[in-house]
Amino acid sequence: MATLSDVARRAGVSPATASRVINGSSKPVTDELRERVLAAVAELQYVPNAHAQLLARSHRSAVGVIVHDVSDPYFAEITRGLQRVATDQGRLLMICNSYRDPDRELEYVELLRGHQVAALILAGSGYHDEAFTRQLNEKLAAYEATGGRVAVIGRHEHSGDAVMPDNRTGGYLAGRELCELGHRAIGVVAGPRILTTTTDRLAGLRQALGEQGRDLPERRIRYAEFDRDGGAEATARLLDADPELTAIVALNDSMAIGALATLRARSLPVPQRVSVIGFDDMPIARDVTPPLTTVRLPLVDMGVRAMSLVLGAETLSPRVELLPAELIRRDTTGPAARSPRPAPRARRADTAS
Amino acid sequence: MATLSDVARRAGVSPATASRVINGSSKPVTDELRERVLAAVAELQYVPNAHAQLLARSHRSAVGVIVHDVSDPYFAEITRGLQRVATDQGRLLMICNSYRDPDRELEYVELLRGHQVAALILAGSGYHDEAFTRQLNEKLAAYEATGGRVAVIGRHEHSGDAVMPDNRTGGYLAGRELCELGHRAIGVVAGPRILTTTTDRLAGLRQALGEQGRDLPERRIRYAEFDRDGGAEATARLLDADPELTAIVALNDSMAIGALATLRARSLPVPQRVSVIGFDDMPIARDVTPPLTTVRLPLVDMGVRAMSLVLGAETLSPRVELLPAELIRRDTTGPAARSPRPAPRARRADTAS
DNA sequence: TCCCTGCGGGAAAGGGCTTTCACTGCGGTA
DNA sequence: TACCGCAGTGAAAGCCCTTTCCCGCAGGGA
Repeated sequence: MATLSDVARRAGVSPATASRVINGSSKPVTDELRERVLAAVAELQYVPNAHAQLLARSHRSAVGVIVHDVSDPYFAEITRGLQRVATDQGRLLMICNSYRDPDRELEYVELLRGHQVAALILAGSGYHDEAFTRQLNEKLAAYEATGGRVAVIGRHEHSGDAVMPDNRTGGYLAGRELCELGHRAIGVVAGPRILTTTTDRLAGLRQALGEQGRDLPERRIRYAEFDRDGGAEATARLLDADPELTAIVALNDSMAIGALATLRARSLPVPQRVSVIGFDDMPIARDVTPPLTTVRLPLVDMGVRAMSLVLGAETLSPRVELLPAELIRRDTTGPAARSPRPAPRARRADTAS
Repeated sequence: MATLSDVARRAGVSPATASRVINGSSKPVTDELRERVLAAVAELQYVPNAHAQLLARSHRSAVGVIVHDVSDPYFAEITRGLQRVATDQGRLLMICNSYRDPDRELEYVELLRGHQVAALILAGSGYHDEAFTRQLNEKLAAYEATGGRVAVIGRHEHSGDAVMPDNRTGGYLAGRELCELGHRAIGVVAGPRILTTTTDRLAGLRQALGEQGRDLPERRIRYAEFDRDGGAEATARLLDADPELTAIVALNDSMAIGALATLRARSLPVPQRVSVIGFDDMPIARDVTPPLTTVRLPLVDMGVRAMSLVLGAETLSPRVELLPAELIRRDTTGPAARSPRPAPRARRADTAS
């Protein structure tokens, strides 16, 4: 690889001058030298060594991002928001996938710190895991102590800046909607129980049912991976245990799509026999059949705000922005098929008639 | 940020010794010193400056990847394959989105070269653009001249190692299937015509029709963005121009989903009235309704192979791996509603009866 | 004419790390 | 006893840039 000295030598100037030309320094350089340098750069196909540059200027510019998985639409949307602001400010993003592995998250914090990022953004649910949370906070604190900025999206652990989708209210909206449609036998297809996102959404759901004087028994909840296959499998288990279910809440849209697949496989019409409601409103939600009723989160906006927090002026007190959830009614929800209000024996009578 | 010298000072050793302990060098260090160093590292929360390290060891390790858009499932799958091999070998991946902007692709080649990546992988269709192709090849050649390895996925331009999905045969399979089902009026929802992927797939389709003694007139093709909305819009234009269409080939699955949306909006039942066939077989294809008939490409495998090529031993002659396309029959295709073989007037008689 | 100013350019000092090389003791061989 | 070799450590030379500092020189004011 050609180096700056190579360029300088070829152009017959000092490395200092070559550097000034290449970086458009404010120091003036005569046109003649400038051209000689530029010519040398072109001939040698010179590209500055980024590491040497970053070492020489102690200018931290890049921003580190840790998400669970960029190819998951939830994070793809958030990342789009992050990217937008970063690009506007000429910042490079380093994106890392933790695949929901806490240890990998810890490793990536170190890695990004080592890469001298100006800021760090952690997106995605936190974990119910004391030890991990403490460790993570220590690392983040150490990073912040050296002037790094940190913001989290959708997780509580961190004591600094945060962008929080209102998961609880989202869960509440889903629950209330189903209650108003007359559903009693509601099953929940949930993500891993170790994730705070799962428990937050469940809490909202519980609250909605509670207001109707009902509870959400554990047997009506199945925990699985937060993806399509997890949703399909959890729905199957739910249905096996309780075939009378008239509604299913999936704690994210991927799982909802899995639920829809299982229902289709079992020939249970949606929404006539079973209603389904998702969470997140990812783009594909409009395109499944029937189009998915879901709780919308302003994903792109979450990314925009987190990046703005982290690149904006530092404030004394940490800022927490709570972004609202919104129910999007589409076609996977409808009135409960038949009210299971009458006690089970009554229903048996029904069936007999 | 604490530096290595800080650690060394605190541990009462030289930076050299500290470095040896931290990197597990082969040079032996007494246990006592080792422990002192480790303790200092922990106390100072020391993380090595990655740029300084990369500068000091001339060891190139990271691999650069340029894709059109990681959040597009097509590239998400390929990336998964790339990632798998890279992780196995302890390599870091730097992933850049070009968003199908040739200039940005050029820039990223430079950027990644500047970051001293050991290899470069370009995934995604090439462009019908002589000037760009030449420029890109120059840059890649310059990079290879300094010991860099390059592989491309799904593009012809580059003269070196390549992994090529068999787009042409894929198009052929789609065309033949539709012919065998008796379709005559076939419309094509195509990606941007500047992309070689678009023209390759079209060429295969043409060949299949050609074998039936038919051609594919331009008026039966609509070019649009390679995404859901592009597909929806192109389908609408196609249908407006030619309401008699009995089949639509979408040149990727995202566009097919858009096509399905438009057909649903117009109450044209799939596949009874119109058959639809997609391309790529991305995961969501099974979950739309009806499940999408499509041409499968081994996306993950493409990633695996490209990364293996680039990290494996260098060979004299460039290797090109052609990966097969396969037709996956699902439920969006069926026999043509009524054979348009009889001339239009005959059909009008039909309708009258 | 002399001095000061300011412009254009180069020398050199880092930036944080790895690694070679040289040095000090030590046990072991002739 | 004299010497060789080696384990364990530190000094210092890079890696490739950026940027400060300084120098020479030409032009303008006194």
